[in-house]
Amino acid sequence: MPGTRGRRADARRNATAILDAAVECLSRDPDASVADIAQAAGVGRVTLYGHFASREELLDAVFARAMREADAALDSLDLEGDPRQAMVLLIRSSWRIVDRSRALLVAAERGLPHGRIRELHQRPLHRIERLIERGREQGEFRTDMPVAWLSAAFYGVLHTTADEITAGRLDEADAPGALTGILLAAFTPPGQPVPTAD
Amino acid sequence: MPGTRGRRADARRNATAILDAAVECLSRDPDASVADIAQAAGVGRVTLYGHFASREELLDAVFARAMREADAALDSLDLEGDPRQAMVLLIRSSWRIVDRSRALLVAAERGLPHGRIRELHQRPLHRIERLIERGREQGEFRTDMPVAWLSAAFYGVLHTTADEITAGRLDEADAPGALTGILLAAFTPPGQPVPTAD
DNA sequence: GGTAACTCAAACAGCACTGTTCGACTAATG
DNA sequence: CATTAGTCGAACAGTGCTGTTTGAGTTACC
Repeated sequence: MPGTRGRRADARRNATAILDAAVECLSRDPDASVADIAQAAGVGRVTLYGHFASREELLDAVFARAMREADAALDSLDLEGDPRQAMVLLIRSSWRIVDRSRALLVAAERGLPHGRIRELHQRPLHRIERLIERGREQGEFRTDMPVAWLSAAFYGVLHTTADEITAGRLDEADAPGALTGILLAAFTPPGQPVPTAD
Repeated sequence: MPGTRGRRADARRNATAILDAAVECLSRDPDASVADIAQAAGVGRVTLYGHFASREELLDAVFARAMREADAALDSLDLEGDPRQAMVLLIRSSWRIVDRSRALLVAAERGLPHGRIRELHQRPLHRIERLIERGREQGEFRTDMPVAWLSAAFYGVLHTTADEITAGRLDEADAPGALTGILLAAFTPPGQPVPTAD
């Protein structure tokens, strides 16, 4: 029943209501039960199972949708200019998204095979990889370590920062500046001066 | 019964056997049951409950011991020289420890309140904070962002890197060089050149 | 060698959850 | 307005844990 094709209007409405409720519940408690989610969606548990065959399938759908939305938001960015400028742009948009859906990621990590999570991260990861490669060709980013790892580190810092904000140890307002500062420095080739904030 | 004081030799032996088995089981499966752990320790489940009142208490003991050992290992380092050199030293020792006990952290995150995990991280965190502060005073590290967040980012990158190694996407041999390169760059004050590897 | 500390298997109670089945009911659709 | 897709609550079966009890058996220790 997952296809949006030719289904009744209320069914489609319920399906998205369930996804929305799942986001809310799982963000509050990564171990939220199917019953919790169904109730929050204003729907019977049986109905939920009519839409998603298992808890795992629901989790997958929730997380996949979140990643799809995130990727779509990033897609509207123009990252073709100066690589450093582009990275600032990417950070400014990304950190908020990561921050908002951080709790969801925790839920996904508990209930989804880690390979699947990796798979769903593929597109955003690929985006930063391309940017890094372009920056390297122009001599603006360092070339002495693997691109894949640099990308991982990029998102690692983003996630860590989101955690710090959630924990109340970092002010939201300081996040973008701190992130761009540290990440631009991290990517600067050895010998070149660390860029100053402007 | 957790006190090591005046207990019978076999009791103490069993207690550590349980902790050792727990490390092994939880590293393999973060959701390993108490029964699994008892069996791996060659001990009845009842005996385990004689030593640790609940699964959570066991988890706490396991994780606390791991952190205590990690901190002790770091304690033997001389971090009083040049801050940059000291950081290289700290990274070289830390990344392996983080890499080895990464799986354990996952288990802890599922079964322990996150405040407790934070608490048990306090000492290593404090160590890097002190180092950063000292490097700042000497003008070698950047002063334009909060120390607490810089420390968090430091460990964030370490953890991310450990994940990449576990996933087989980064060669162990490349880790120390990559880590020191990126972290030294990240901490370099704006305007100063990024240090070259030597 | 006696005693107290410790261990053990088996069995039990309890819980919380997942996923299914039923039959009755309700509302979108054409 | 009839048909069919969808919904609902209640109840059930099944699972896999956690934590406890019991009573008999070992083993360290003085």
